[in-house]
Amino acid sequence: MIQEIQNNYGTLFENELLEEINHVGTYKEVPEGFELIKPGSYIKSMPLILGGAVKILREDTDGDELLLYFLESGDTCAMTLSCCLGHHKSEIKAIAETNTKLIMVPIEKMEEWTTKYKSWRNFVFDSYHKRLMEAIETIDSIAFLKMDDRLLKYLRDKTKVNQDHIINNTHQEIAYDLHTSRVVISRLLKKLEQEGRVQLNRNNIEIINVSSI
Amino acid sequence: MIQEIQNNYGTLFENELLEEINHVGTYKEVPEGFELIKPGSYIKSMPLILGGAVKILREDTDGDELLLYFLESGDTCAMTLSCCLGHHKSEIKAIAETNTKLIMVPIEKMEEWTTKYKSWRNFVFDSYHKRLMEAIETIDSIAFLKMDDRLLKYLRDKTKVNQDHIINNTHQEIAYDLHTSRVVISRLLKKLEQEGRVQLNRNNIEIINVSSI
DNA sequence: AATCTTCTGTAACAAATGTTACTGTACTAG
DNA sequence: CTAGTACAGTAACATTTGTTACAGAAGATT
Repeated sequence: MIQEIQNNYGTLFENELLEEINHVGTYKEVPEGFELIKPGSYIKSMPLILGGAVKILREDTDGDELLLYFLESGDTCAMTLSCCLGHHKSEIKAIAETNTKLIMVPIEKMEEWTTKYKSWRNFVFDSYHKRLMEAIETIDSIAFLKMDDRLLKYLRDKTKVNQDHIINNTHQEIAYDLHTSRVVISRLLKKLEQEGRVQLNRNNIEIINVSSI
Repeated sequence: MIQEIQNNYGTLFENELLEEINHVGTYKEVPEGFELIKPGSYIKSMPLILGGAVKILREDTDGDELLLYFLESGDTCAMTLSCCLGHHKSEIKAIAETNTKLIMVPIEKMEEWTTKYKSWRNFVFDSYHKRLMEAIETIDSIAFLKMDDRLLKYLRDKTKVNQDHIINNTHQEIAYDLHTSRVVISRLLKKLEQEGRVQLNRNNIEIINVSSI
């Protein structure tokens, strides 16, 4: 048994299911920036995240994109779930945010486990709930917050999933995630620096205090 | 057996489940504007919609609100689902968009049916998928569209769920749903009228052509 | 009819965000 | 070292959206 399965899913699933996951799943390590899911592609296996983080993005027809949310250890991708179960195409893009360890489970097992294991059913329901809540939280941000607060929230989320107070991104990359322009991000970051909340360097941002209020 | 159950869910569920729904559910008719779910409340039964339409709104702490999506016949509320299964509080508000017929099913049955009926499980998964997709579509609108296109989309959705090319709302009501100000809506509607796409009257808007492109 | 309320139209302005253009600086490759 | 490239800072401006204020029309109330 891969130790990470036990660590991340041990309290969630019964041993029998853990063994099955270990048996039928394929262990995989992907580097930061790796594209796990392309929009429009069909999905043949679903990822259970064992370590690292994955960012889920929405892309519109013009190629503009927007960060939806991050997945972390113990999470799975609800879009993948519903794509698997409903045999739809992917509507999102998934990129490894850090080096990420995951185990890929073939979709045939999904329905089987749904019937067989109550803990799996609850996991699937819970994943849907979490993702729906995160999508709604994203809606809150875009609808109710101005760009300065959205940026603060982004920096908070980013430090959390990366577990690092240094954010290694260019202003342009942040602008893509928040679907705005580089100049806007530079402007707002400069303001945050003047307020003593961040320290700006080339290719990275040192977080000092990005709490709200 | 209530005929509407058969009509709306007959192809989805086996007879045994239809009978159970008929037996344990409470039939209910609510008028337009009726508040079905308050944010922050606990939910003790889940609604299956038999006729009419329900609008689902998100409210922020200041009482500002935003339309998430509409539910129609054959739909159920995914938030209710996950609130029931996870015993969380409601995070949304549901208002009858038109006179609406629904059947309320006590939450105890939910888990039971999830184990017992494959068709019910699939219905629940499918509901989650649909709602997640609608939430993401809402994100698309807010993130990628300007207010004029969001208004067009709103008018389209509204004519669809109401099955009527007359929209009986004030500009202020539309402004609430789109989380903007009345003046902005009046301004954009006037522009649409000048383009010959709508006809503005007091308390109602006659839709002539609100297709995009 | 006179009054009051609600709804809409419009102007003038403010604020937030997006765009373009140009700078200098840091790093990279040859 | 030199040239090229990516990144960040900044100004000037355009556009979109939000705000305030007020006027007139439609409808409701007395």
